[in-house]
Amino acid sequence: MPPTAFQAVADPIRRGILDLLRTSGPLRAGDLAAHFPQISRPGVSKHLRVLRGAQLLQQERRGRELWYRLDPLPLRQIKGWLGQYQRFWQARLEALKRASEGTENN
Amino acid sequence: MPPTAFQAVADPIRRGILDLLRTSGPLRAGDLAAHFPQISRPGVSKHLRVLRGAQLLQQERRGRELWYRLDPLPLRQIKGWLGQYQRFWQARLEALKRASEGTENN
DNA sequence: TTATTATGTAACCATTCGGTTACGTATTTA
DNA sequence: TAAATACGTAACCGAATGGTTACATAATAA
Repeated sequence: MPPTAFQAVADPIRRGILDLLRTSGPLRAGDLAAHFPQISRPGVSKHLRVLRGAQLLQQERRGRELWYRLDPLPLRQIKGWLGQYQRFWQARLEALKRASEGTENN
Repeated sequence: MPPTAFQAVADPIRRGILDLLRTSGPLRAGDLAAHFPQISRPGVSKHLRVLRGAQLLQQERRGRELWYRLDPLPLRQIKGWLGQYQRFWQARLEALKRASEGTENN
C-alpha cells in the first residue's frame, strides 16, 4: 500500500524536504540532498520515494537531472481531518483564558 | 523522546481513538478498546500510551476506571505547519480549475 | 474475604523504518 | 569514446513499531 499523507509527514526530514520545496520552488534531487548533510544522498532518495508514494511530489526529468516540485494537494486530507478539532481547541483555549482571568492577581 | 503530535497522528487507530473521544466525549479505556475489535485491549492500551506521550489525552481515575478525555491543543502544531501550505494548494486548485475551464467542451 | 473487573505493563515476536554502502544506468562533458 | 555526473535501487543492518499473551495491581462486588 502506498503511504498516506499522514505517514509521509510524520518524519521531520520529510517535512524539511516539503518545506524546502515550498520556500525555494522546484529543486533537483541533489540540491535536496545537499540540504540534509546529516544523512546520505541515498537516504534522502528514500525519503523522496515515500513522498512520491504519498503523491506529494511531482517530478520532471531534464536530461540527467530530476527536478522535484511540491504538490500540496494531498495535505488537504490532513487539513480536513484537523478541521473537526479546531473548534475543540478554540473552546479549550477560551476556557483556559477565562480561568486565568478569573485568578488574575489572586 | 516523547512522540510528536505528527507521529501520534500517523497511525489510523490512534486517529480513530481521537475521533471517538472528540465525537463521544470522555470514555474509559475499556470503552475505547471495545471500539477496535481488530486489535486486543492491550494493543489499544499501547496506542493510548503514545497519545498520552504526545499530550493528546488527559486522564482521570475514578475508582478502578480510567477516563480519557481529548486534549486537542498539541494538534495546533500540525495546523500551524499546514497553514503555510494552504495558499499553495489554493493556487494549485485555481490553476486546475482555470485549466479545466479552458478545455471545456474541447 | 474471595472473586471479579478495569487497567497498565512486561516479555516477546514479526514487520517496518530509517539509515548505510555498493552498484547500475542514463546523460552530459572532455 | 572515455570519464564524470546525477540519479535511483538493492542488499543489508539496527532500532522502532505494532501486535500478541501472560501477568500484576488496585478497586469494587459478592
